[in-house]
Formats: sequence, C-alpha cells, structure tokens
Amino acid sequence: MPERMYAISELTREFDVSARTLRFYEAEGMLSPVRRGQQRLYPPRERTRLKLILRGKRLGFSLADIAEMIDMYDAAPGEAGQLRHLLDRIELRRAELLQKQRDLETTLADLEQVARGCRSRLRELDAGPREGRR
Amino acid sequence: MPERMYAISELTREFDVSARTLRFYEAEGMLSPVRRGQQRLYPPRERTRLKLILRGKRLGFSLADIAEMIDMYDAAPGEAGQLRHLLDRIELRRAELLQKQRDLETTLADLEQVARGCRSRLRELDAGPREGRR
DNA sequence: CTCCATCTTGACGTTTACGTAAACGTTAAG
DNA sequence: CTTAACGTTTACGTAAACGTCAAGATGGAG
Repeated sequence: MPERMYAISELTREFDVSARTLRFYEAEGMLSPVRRGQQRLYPPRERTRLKLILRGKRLGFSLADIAEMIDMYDAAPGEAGQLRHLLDRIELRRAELLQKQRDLETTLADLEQVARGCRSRLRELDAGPREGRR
Repeated sequence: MPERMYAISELTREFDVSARTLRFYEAEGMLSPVRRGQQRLYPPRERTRLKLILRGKRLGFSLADIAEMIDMYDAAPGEAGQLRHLLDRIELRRAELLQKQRDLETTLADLEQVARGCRSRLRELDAGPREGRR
C-alpha cells in the first residue's frame, strides 16, 4: 500500500485554500510535496502539516510562528541543552495559548450578554408593540 | 469627579502599543479620543475600547472584524429586523470562537505531548548517560 | 526667555500573506 | 489532432497594519 497521494486541487477543495497558497507555503519551506514530473503530490504527512498550518492561522499565529511550532512537533533534538531550550519555547507558546483561552472566554461571555439583551428586547417588542420603551 | 483622562503615552505604556498604532486606530474610526487643544485625551470608555481591540487582535481577528464586534457591544438597534440580524451576526462570531476554542484545545494537547517527550528524553539522558538510545 | 519632553500632522516605507495574470507544459477525451 | 482540464513558473500587484522619518506646535521647569 504505497501511501495515498493528494493532488494540489484535491487539497484546495478539501481545505478551501488556493493553489497559490499551497505553493506559497512550499516556497516558505512549510510544505515539501513530492514531484511526479513537474506536478506536486502531497503525501499524508504534508496534508497533516497543512492542517496544522491552517489551525495555526485560525488561532491568529503568523506563518513564522506556525513554522516554529511545527518544527517542535517533529524535532526530537537529542541533546540535553536543546531539549531544555525546546521546553522553554513550548512554555512560551503555552502561555500565549492560555492567554488566548482567557480572551476567548470573556469574548464569548460578552457576546452572550449582547445576545441576551437582543432577545429580551425582542420579547418586549413582540409582547407589547404599543410603547417606545418602558 | 470629572472622569479620569489618559494621555496617549500613558496608554502606550500600559498596553505596550505605539502612539502610531493608537492614531491609526483612530483614523480607522475605532477610537475617538477627546481633544484638549491639539492633544488627544482618552476617557475610560476609549481605554476600554482599546482593550477590546487588543483582545480581538490576540485572537487573530482583523481590525474590520473587531470593529464589527465592538459595534455589536454598544449598538442596541431598537428595530426587530435589525435585532434579529444582530443575533445572526453574533451566532456567526460565536461559531468562529468555538472553532478557535477547539483549535486551542488540540494545540495545547499537541504541545503538552511534545513536552512530555522532551521530559522523558531528558530523564533518560540524566539517568544513564552511557548509551545512545534503548 | 530657553530648553526639554511630549505631542501633533503628513507622508512615504515595510512586512506579511497571499491575488492575479501571462505564458507555457501534460494528459486524457472526443 | 485538437481541445479541455489541470498543472507549472515567473513576476508584478495588493490589502492590512502598522513603522519611520520630518517638521513643527505646546507646555511647564529652571
């Protein structure tokens, strides 16, 4: 079973990104599709990396940040100093993510409050459509 | 108690943004500081808006998105159709935020897994620094 | 009055992350 | 063989979000 390969157009459809974007990521060293002649073919591993890139984008990370984080995933440094440095980097990223998590909570709460206001105002309008307010 | 005002430099220090950025947000219509002569003075309300802008940025929203969301906060439309439309908009944003939340969870889990790998590798190195692996 | 810090308004420059168009190769169908 | 679909490289364009000067106003401290 020779590993399923994805054409560029398959990935563009699946993830709703342009071919230009995939080539751009490749030029930035973030993807490394195989070639069949001129054509690009993406093995599952590259598809996975693309998923990670898009996930990072949704979280508001720059491509440079994302590249660093993906490197973390498949880099097992071996040397002790580098391992400790990697742990430090991870801790930094984790702090960012926890901040985002808090921001997310409060933003969701804020929106929910606005929504409640809307719904109650709608009920007012629905119940007694005869006065302006109060 | 005449409402405490913030100079531009106070805000730049407090939130670690440049004065240029604050003026840019103003030019984009996202902030509306008061003027004392030429000088900008930011009342608490504007400081709050700035906080919302920065929170949105941390979550990866564009300034346009953020502007829309802030509008939601202080817009109480009054009319039923507009209220329903606002509720729709809120639901869209909420979906985005929930997606980000899921992305956040998995990313944190991924990082934690890498960290565990690092720590166990470090323990190996620390325990028996005589063989390469196994 | 002088000096320094702080602020102002332009205006052009820069980085990131692609979009868009031109010109050309490859392959399967009619 | 021609066409259509799909892919390629090269290159210039663009929107967003500021950075970076330059040149001048303003307001106390000494």
